Amino acid sequence: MTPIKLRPASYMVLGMVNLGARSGYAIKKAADISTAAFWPTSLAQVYPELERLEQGGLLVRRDDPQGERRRSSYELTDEGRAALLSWLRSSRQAPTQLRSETMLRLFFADALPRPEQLELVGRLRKGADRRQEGLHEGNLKEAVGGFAEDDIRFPLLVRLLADSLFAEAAEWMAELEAELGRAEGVDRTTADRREDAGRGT
Amino acid sequence: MTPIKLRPASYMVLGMVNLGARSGYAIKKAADISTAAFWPTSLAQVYPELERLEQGGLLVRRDDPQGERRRSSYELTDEGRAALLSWLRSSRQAPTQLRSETMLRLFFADALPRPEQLELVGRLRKGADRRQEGLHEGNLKEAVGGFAEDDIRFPLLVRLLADSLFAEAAEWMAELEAELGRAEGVDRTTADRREDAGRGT
DNA sequence: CTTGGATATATCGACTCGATGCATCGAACT
DNA sequence: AGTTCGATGCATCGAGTCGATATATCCAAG
Repeated sequence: MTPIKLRPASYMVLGMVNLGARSGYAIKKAADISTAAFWPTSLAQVYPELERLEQGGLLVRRDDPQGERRRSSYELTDEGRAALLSWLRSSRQAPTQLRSETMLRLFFADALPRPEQLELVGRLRKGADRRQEGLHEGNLKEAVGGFAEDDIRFPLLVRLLADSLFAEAAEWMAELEAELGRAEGVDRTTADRREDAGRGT
Repeated sequence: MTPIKLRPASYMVLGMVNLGARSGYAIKKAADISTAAFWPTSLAQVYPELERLEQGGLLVRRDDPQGERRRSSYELTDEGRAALLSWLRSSRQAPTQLRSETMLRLFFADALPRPEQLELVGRLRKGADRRQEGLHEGNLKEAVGGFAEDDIRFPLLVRLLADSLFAEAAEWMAELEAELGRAEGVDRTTADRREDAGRGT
């Protein structure tokens, strides 16, 4: 019952337990196929967090061994549920952050000679396309157990949002590639003209 | 000249030095107004990284005090430039990662009663709009010193990409808000009809 | 002539991640 | 029946990262 500080990771654990994930392992598994794209999680976070939340009285733990293998099964307390709702209702706006080596490379692309810039953009675009394909793996319903269809509208919606963001990035890259290709063509023509200038025509 | 392992953060430093940022402070400042949105950087990274890169022979340091205040001024060696180019030319694709408490909240929004879901989406949308406005501060050219306009095409392009991603997110949220609003209306109508069913018409 | 913000470097504690270790379970294969 | 292999389940280490802060000088504004 010690009062504890709740971080976003705490709410992710509370939320997953609320969705029906009982064990630390199940939480991590559910996160990997659902929130990983916008909220990565590691086991080294989940287990200590579960302990903290139990100490804070937001979760109750009970032993739930599978045969010889011990297992802890967690459920929300009333306080836990209240904390989750309070977080959802709060108006705080933590800044969304991105970490993209792809964009970093693009940012410094001026260091390359022009023709290679085009190649780089092409490679990055292909990567963006491939990312999108890999996005639709796993099924949250199977991972966290049965609940009414109506109660998981938002996970599906958020997946659509993530999709549309990656799609936007891929599309943007494709447009850039096309534009640079055209510009290169123009440049080459200009260069040709310059070369030609000496010899007439 | 000890061979060192180069991480993405190393290339970010090399790239910034290449663009003309001489001191650690200048690198951090340039990063804050340019790469921060997709590659956040802290001073606690920059200074050790500069030392590492100098030890590896990719940078040369010289004392460049301003009056009484000491300052280190860095420049790329040939190896440094080669390493930067080699990174840009490489085909490796480090996965882009996102960390968004906003999307996490949206993901768990089913825990709220329906009317409050709509409120949450509204709050998050307003946050997305505000984020976009704050994106255009600072001027890279002033931060890293003079160079030809043609040599900084990509920083501007990447800013456009970041803009379009945030815009896409904001637009998506706005659409969702509108749709949920309509659905709420429809649900109420449906409920009314059900209530009406018993009393004929 | 003092106050405060920018320049410049450095470091601490707290937090986080990927990797790995350990152990059990169950299904599939031999 | 025995074996292998991947999934389940928990735990921890080292390496890396971040925000905050400390120190000190510079300069412009008041």
